Amino acid sequence: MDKPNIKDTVRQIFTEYLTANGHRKTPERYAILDTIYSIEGHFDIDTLYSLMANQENFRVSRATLYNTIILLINARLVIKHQFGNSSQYEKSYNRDTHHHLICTQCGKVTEFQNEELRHAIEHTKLNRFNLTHYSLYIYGICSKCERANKQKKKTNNHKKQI
Amino acid sequence: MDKPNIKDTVRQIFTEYLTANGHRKTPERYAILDTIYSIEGHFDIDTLYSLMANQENFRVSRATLYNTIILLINARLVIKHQFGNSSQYEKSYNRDTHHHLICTQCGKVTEFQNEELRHAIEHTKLNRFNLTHYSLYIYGICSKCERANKQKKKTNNHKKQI
DNA sequence: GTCAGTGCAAACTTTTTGCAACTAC
DNA sequence: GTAGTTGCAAAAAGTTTGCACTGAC
Repeated sequence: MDKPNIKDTVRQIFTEYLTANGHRKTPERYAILDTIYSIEGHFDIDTLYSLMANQENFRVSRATLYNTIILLINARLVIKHQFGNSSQYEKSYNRDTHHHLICTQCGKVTEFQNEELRHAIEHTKLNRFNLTHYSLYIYGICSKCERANKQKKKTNNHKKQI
Repeated sequence: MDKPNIKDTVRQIFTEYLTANGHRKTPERYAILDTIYSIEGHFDIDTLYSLMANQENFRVSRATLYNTIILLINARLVIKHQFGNSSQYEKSYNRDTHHHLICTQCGKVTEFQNEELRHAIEHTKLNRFNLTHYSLYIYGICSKCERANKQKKKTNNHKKQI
């Protein structure tokens, strides 16, 4: 399940980042990094907090999570997204670039990959702007909701739904 | 400055939407729509609230702004973005599709257009997903910050900045 | 030993909700 | 007349901040 070599690599990258920027190498920071790199897909601060609270050895405060995640973003090890109400994060090292489909009805987020699209975006000529990364969010109706809607329309023709 | 025909058109679209969904056509709703369509670029709820508070004739509550803006999004007259802390909105009728450059340092958001990119995204084949709209956020360092950073590095080599 | 980093709780900001008053229909 | 809307204020949710204590250096 785990890929220990990736965890080691990101620890090393993080160490280099911390050293280069004069930050301390605290056990909390590494515990957070490790936990994040065990999560598949997106997570928010609260989920991360619960995950770490359950580990007996490392309970960290939310304040530390917020602080550390900023460092991880700057170290390019984590990406921040903002769909829905709370900010969502995901690990970014060694992940293939991917895009997001977001259902405007049920809120479900799906990832997909598309090399042509990635290439088109990354090679867009930008005036006076130094691209580091990007997020593409495609909104629409997922197949499940589409089907549900058709069902509803058959029986009931005038109810709204937001 | 204003294009009255656009405001009329969106009022009509909104009216149709309200009728179709059994919502009431309140003066507040039209006042909000009008105000939004006088704003160039992005705005957040607070800005909109202040704008409308200054108009003597139509002061609406924040709750109504939140309610109405959901209707406008559903009516496809407004788009919601989530950069920075608070949600940002913008009118969407009759606007050219555009993409966003976001400076990760100063937070400045710039729009740009690129037909090839638009075409590539809109014509991506999506499995079981019915695209309605999308947002592309490109992150990086704007030229102003880039220059500022170079200046700083010359004098001071070890300060962090988040 | 020092000061960055941590935990905790309080503060703050943004958004949602409950309820009485209002008004579009 | 009645039910959808509004405004207000309270509450909730997410994030930031202040401060005393701790531990990495």
